[in-house]
Amino acid sequence: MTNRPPRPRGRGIPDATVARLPVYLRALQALQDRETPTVSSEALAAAAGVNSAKLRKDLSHLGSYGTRGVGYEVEYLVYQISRELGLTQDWSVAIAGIGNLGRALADYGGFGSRGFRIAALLDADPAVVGRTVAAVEVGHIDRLEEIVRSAGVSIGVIATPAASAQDVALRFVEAGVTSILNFAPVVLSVPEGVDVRKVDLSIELQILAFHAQRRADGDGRRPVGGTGLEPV
Amino acid sequence: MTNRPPRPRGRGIPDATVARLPVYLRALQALQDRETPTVSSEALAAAAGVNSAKLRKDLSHLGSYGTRGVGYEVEYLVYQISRELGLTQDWSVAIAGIGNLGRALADYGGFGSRGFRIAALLDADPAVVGRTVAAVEVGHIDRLEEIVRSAGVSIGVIATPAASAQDVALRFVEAGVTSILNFAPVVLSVPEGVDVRKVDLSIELQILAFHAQRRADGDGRRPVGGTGLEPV
DNA sequence: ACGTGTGAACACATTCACAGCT
DNA sequence: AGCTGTGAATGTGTTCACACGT
Repeated sequence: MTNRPPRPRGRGIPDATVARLPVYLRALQALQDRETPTVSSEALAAAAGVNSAKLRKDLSHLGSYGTRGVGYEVEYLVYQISRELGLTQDWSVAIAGIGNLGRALADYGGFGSRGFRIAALLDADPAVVGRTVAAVEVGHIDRLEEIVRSAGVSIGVIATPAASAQDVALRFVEAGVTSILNFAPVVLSVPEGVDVRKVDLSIELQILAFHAQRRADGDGRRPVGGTGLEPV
Repeated sequence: MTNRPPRPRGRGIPDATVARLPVYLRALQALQDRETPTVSSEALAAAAGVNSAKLRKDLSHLGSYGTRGVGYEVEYLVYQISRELGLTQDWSVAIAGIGNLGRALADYGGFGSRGFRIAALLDADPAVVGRTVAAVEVGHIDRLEEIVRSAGVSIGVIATPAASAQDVALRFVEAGVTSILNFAPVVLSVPEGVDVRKVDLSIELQILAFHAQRRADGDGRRPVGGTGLEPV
């Protein structure tokens, strides 16, 4: 009773597919750089680390963009996936919290090969405000609403300490932001209609620890030798 | 044909559940700090941002740790989840790539409230090697195997540029690491039996962009006003 | 009376296997 | 002959709703 109602999946692309499209896109762009004109589902799937049936099913949700007996035209598929993901338009991003993490995000130029523009950086620390990071001047977080509005920000990234994250989230929403990427280790509460994604280092480590423990104990299985290299 | 065979789920905890246990754990630790002795599935679920049926089903996979009519004893549940996740033992972590991101990870002391220890930091840049970050001296990546082995590292974190990530991954594996957390935007190939998890900023942004675009165009739905605050 | 634990129903995702197009 | 696109089968995850223990 605490989360969003089951969205009626009206002719939409499955979430699991959406989550993989960026991976396919990146693999395709690598092929593009090597001037490969076409690619089979088998080859593209290998590059993306999935199996080919899944890849074909995923792509089939976008339309019928392959040619039987041949494969997919790389350039065309790049365009179709980009369009589907909304990367043919530009998205303005604001990052709140310019510590090491915020700086890493700001400097990470390869924002999925364009589509995203850093429009604002925000911090509360007077020692950081006024500095220039990745060619953008850091503004004071007190002016968040004003800065976010005037820069037309549509995606807010939260890289602040946990204690400030909820507050910053609500202020982003207040300023009209409806997409939030949260790196702070807290569960954010936001109004309906706001999309929040979470990235959490310590959760990932804990999941790894669980599997590592599994491998080590219990059923007597030891890490198997491994015959070759397999994408994961 | 390119990925791991379907693991026979022999009396194991579902992956989806494992991924949520750390969230429950964090919520429980917050309750512990406030000295709350017991909690209902309803209340804990709200704090974790899931619904209560899911929470109960998740916890039921660990055992029968609640009391009907009452709820769960916070302390006891913290212990059980910690044990299940393997956090009652210590895990040594090595971080390769001490740029802004690597530094952010190293400085992020709150590694899920203990359980993880930074045992080694590695970089290729002579300007960084020898420096001390988070009380650990940065070693040269050329000595990875040696350092990783002698420090007994069991989890490797890759925060290098994309170009070096695959190489570093194989050297981690070579040195006996079987759990890898990858922040570089590449699909890693590793031998069977090695567990890789990926965290990818630009993929998250692209997923947000997809949903933002959905909201904006097509079916005419505009971002709804939102009646109240709902965890996400 | 209350809240957990769970079977049954449902929803979503993956994989198989092959018909159909080039 | 080769490879896509997709129904059907299977596997996984979520939600419902209520029996059961305290």
